Order: sequence, then structure tokens, then C-alpha cells
Amino acid sequence: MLDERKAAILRAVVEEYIDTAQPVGSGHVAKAPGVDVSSATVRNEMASLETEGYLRQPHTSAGRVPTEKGYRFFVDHLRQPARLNAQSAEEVRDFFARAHGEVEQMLSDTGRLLSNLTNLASVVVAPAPAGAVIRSVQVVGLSSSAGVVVVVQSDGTVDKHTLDLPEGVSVEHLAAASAHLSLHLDGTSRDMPLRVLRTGDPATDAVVERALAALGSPQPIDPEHVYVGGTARMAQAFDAIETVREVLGILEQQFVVVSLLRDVIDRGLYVAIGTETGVAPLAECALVVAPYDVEGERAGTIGVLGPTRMNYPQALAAVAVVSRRLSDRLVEG
Amino acid sequence: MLDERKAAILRAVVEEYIDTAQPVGSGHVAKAPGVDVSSATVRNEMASLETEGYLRQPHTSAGRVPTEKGYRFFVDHLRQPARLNAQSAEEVRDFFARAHGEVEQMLSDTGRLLSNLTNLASVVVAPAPAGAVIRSVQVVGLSSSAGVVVVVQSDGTVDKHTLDLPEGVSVEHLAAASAHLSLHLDGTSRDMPLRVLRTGDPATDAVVERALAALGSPQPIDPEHVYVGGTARMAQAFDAIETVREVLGILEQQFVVVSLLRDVIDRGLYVAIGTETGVAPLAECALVVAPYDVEGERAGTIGVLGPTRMNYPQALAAVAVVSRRLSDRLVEG
DNA sequence: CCTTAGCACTCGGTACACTCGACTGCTACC
DNA sequence: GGTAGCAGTCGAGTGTACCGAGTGCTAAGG
Repeated sequence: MLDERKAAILRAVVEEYIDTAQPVGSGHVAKAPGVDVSSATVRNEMASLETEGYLRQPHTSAGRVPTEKGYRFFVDHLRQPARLNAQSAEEVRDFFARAHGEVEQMLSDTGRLLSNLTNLASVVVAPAPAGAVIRSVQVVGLSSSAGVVVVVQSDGTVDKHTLDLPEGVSVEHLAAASAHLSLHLDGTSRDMPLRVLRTGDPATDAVVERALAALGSPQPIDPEHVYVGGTARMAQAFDAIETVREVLGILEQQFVVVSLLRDVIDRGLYVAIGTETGVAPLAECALVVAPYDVEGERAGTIGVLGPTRMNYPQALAAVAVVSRRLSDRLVEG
Repeated sequence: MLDERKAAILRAVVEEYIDTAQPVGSGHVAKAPGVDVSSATVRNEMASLETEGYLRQPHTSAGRVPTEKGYRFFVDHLRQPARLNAQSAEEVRDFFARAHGEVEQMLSDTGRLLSNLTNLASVVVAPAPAGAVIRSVQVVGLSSSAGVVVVVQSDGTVDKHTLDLPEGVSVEHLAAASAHLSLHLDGTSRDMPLRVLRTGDPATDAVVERALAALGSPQPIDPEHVYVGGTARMAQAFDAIETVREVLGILEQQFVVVSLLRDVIDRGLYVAIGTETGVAPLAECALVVAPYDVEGERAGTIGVLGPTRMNYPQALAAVAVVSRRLSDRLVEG
């Protein structure tokens, strides 16, 4: 554990480095509020912080830069629990006052909001359908041979799958199949294999069978939706183009993003710094995430992604506030 | 119009510049196949090409670089209509052999395919719902006070909107409302304001009314889906981080992307170079786009976006082939 | 004993001079 | 008209000197 003075010095280094992106020297730290000792003393302490692994020197005769461990200490020992500034708070209030429409649209807009607030890339994972239960199944014909089966689930999501229709089905057969499927699948979960008794009418049964096949088959990848935004803003924060490229590559792999955010869902507000993310190309990045609730249940995750020298207090405040407001908003439905 | 020799020289310059990203000098051009004159003659011709606006010199004593006009001439006078190389052709064949599932999924995957083939960013605009016609409307209750109205359209797309249900509606009322809406809206277009006669039953009418309100209201932005991919690959092609940032910014504005690609829908395979795109931040970019058909109708657009010094023959071939195969694929449904 | 002032030292970044090489434009010759 | 050759231009790369920010250490002071 660090004593109060070392902590203050470390804090000053992190804050200045976040601000300037330049290695910070003892002189600047000595001038920082909360550090009331001379630069010489600061130098001694910084040397000590370096051997303890909180700071690092890019080269002799340069200032110090925080290490992962340094950032970690910084976020773990923030003084106040992080508040949004007035203007941002206003923006959030505005957003949720005007927010309307479908959940999907809202999540996507929420990502935009987060990016605006933090100038970082935003990531929003839509609620997993787990727990949702079928409310209605309907088979609709589009042409003589093609149709769609539409499933409405209790959480308001709608799932659709195309299917080939048997030769010469009538509208009545489709209606009968829809009614039959709705009746027998109501209340069951999509996670389970779906099975239904026969109706007795062969033409209707043919439709039912094909509808079930269409519903059953395609679950190869997690169909969870991920909304990524603000990549342009993020690109600004890095100066090495190579880094930008790598991060974009990661963000394009939905699978990686989902598993990254999903691990964290029951940790509450959480920060992953550099290698803590477990993804090598994100070594120079940090991730601030928080779950949001739907109807009181942990549902999805929102977060921001940026360089390790991001403005943590701001990012934490933004993510925390937005996830809370989003949860409130989604409870009313 | 350029004579044959100038055209050959211009072609050589463009090809080498695309390859090396370095200004190309008369010596290299003289060595190029198809140019059988000395470097001195090339120099004379290049000077002439410069005054005519096809080439430009970054500074005295440097090689030449193509201007927009130069690229334009190059793509307008490609020798053969551009063929994919064997490996890429294989990849495309593979993709469409394995392609399956919903249209949305397929469009998104198609973007990935285009990026793989060209190493550029891909843009796919989903079919506009124009022309699609309502096939089925269904109101489903989720809780005592909330529900969704689901619209299935003739092109297989499904639209959903949440609504508040009046107090104390029964399942029967919902079913009656669904049947009534389906019956009276079948065949009408979503572009029109939707109106329906009363059923006579007040409870059912209340549901019908709310469903119509839910369907009518939210069309603030074009709900056309845009799939953007391969941004990481694109980032590699530019060396100025500022450019990457600007292009990412554009790609994040769905509205801009859609209007960019939509203008072009009835032009067939098309290339927009630099300022031809009409979007200032894309001055250093070029766009290769082609429409694709669904059921023989121009529906959406696919394209790739990259630096003006992209590999045009490759990009044209990829976009052309993929749009054709995609059209074929979507005709069967 | 901890803090601090002072000093010698290190080293990255900038400025400058210089060279090298890849070009060009021009001229004279075939 | 095409070409060889030459003088000239200018960016990129290199070596040197210098400046300044910053360090570590030491010795003096509270």
C-alpha cells in the first residue's frame, strides 16, 4: 500500500499524463495541488514508485508515465465517486427525455450518447434473449412457395425466419398452422428444442413441420446484437495508426466484443486496463463497462473503449449514469 | 482525348502508383510493358499530361502522381472489363455456396466478403422497403398493458413497434384486431398513411387505433439498414491518421452513406473518385458501387470505399461479381 | 531523519549543413 | 519526332552541435 504522499504524487502524474500525453516530470508534479513538497522530494518518491511498478520511464532523463498498475491504483482510489459535469449531465437528461421508440434504436442511440460524452468508442450489447418466452408464432405466406415464420417473445423482441412452403398450401392452412404453433409453443423458451404435436391435417402439419425446422436451425453464432460507435472519436485519441487499425479489427469481431463485455456483467461498474482485458491488441486500451437492467434483471452491458490514458473519472461517471438511466427507462418498457 | 501513347504512359503511372504509393518517375514508366520509348520521351509526354491535368508533381524533381482526372481516365479506359483472380473467385463461389439464412445476415456477411476480397472498407445498403406491401399485421400482448404490433411485408421484412394496450383487453380482442388489420391493410404500402374502418366493437377498435398510431409515428430517419465493415483494413491503406478519422466519421453517419450510395442506384456499376463523391472529407477516397436486385428490381447497393489509389480493377471486379451473385441469390429467396 | 537546494549528467528533439540520389527540363544530335 | 546527355532541383537521409527538460546524487538545513 502506498502512503498518502505517494498516492498524491501518483495521482498527479496520472492526471497530468491523461491531460498532456507527455511524460511528466518532477517539477510539474511538485506544482500540482495536493503535493506540497519540493521537486527533489518528488523525484525521490517517483524513483520509489518506479521500483514498485507504478510508474515507468520511457528513457533516462525523461519524465514518468503511469504503468497499468499505476492506472489501476488511480481508478481504485478515486477521491469522489465521479460526477458528470453540468453540461454532460444536461445532455444525458435531454437524451432520456427525448428517448423513444424501439429498444434496438434506443441502444444504438445510447452508444452515440456515450461517445459524445466521453469522446471514446462506445460498445453496447443488447440484452440476451435468455429468459424470454414465446408469446406468438405466425406463419405468413409471401408467394406461393415462400413464407416467413415470425416469433414474438415476451421481452418484446421479434424473430423471423424464412421458409419454403409446401406446394399448394392455402391461407387457411397457414392460419391453422399459426394458431396451432402459437397455442402449443406459448410460454416455452427458444433455448429448448421446439416440438409440437400433430394437428391431424396433413397439409397443416407440413407447414408446422417446416416452420419448426426454420426456427430450429440457425443459431450458429450468438445472435446478440452489438452496437459499436464513435470509432472516429477513438481514432483521434491514438497517434499510432497501427494501434487504431488493431482496435478497429477487434471491434469488428462481434464475438470478441460480446465475450469481453459479458464476462463482466455481474461485476457492476468495472474498469479493465490494458492486458486486464485479456485481449492482446487492446494492450494500450482501457475499457469501462457497466451492466444495465431490464425489468430489474441484469440484461446487457454498455461501455466505452479508449486509450489507457483516457479520462477515467469522466468515463466512469458517464457509463455509470447512462447505465442507470437506461435501466430506469427500460423498466417502464 | 489522349493518343495511344499518352494513354499507355498514364496507365503505367497509375498502376505503379497504386502499387507503390510513391510518385513515379519517367525511368520506371519507360520500363513498363506497353511503353516502348525512352525515358526522355516519357518525360516530354508526362509534362504534357501534367498541363492537361492528368498528372501532378508533388514538388519539382519528384515523380508524378495521378490527379482525379487521371484516375478517372484510367477507370474509364480499362482494357478488359476486370476479372477476379482465381483465389478470389473461389472465395466468392464458396461464400455463395455456403450462404444461407436471413437476408439481413447475408448482407452483413456480404460486406465482410467484399472487404476480404479488396482489403477496403465495405458498405452495404439494405433494400429500401419501397414497393413492399403489407402481408400481415398482428398485435401480440406481452403484459396486461404492453404489446407489440408486428407487420410482415411482401419482401420478407418484418417491422415491429411497441404499443400500450388499453385497460382490460382480452386475447380475443387482440386476435380480432389482428385479423381486422391484416384483412384491411393487406396489399397496401407502408409509405402511405394507414387508415382502417371501424369494426364496431369498441374494445377492438381501441386496439386497432393504437396499433395504427404505433405504426404511423416513428419514421423520423430512414430506417434503411447500412452495414459497414472492414474499417480496420481501410485504416491500413491510409497513412495520415487524420484522414482515417475523417473517413470513419463519415461512415458513422448512416444518413450520409445512404444518400451517397442511393444516388447511384440506377447507374449500374459506378466509380466515384475524390470530390466526385460530393462529400468533402472523402477527397482522398474513391468509392466503387453497384446495385443489386431482388426479384429483378433494383433494391439496394453494395460498394467498397478506399483511398483514391485503390486497386480499381480488383475493386470493380469484386463489386461487380458480388452484386451479380447476390442478385441471383436473392431471386430464389 | 527527512526535506531541500544545488549540481553534474543524460538524452531526446531541433536546427543546420552536407551529401546522395531520383527526378526533371532543356538542348543538341540523329 | 525520338533520344542521349547534361545541368539543375529538391527531398530524404546523415552527422554535429546545441538546448532544455528531467534525473540522481550529495551536502546542507530544519
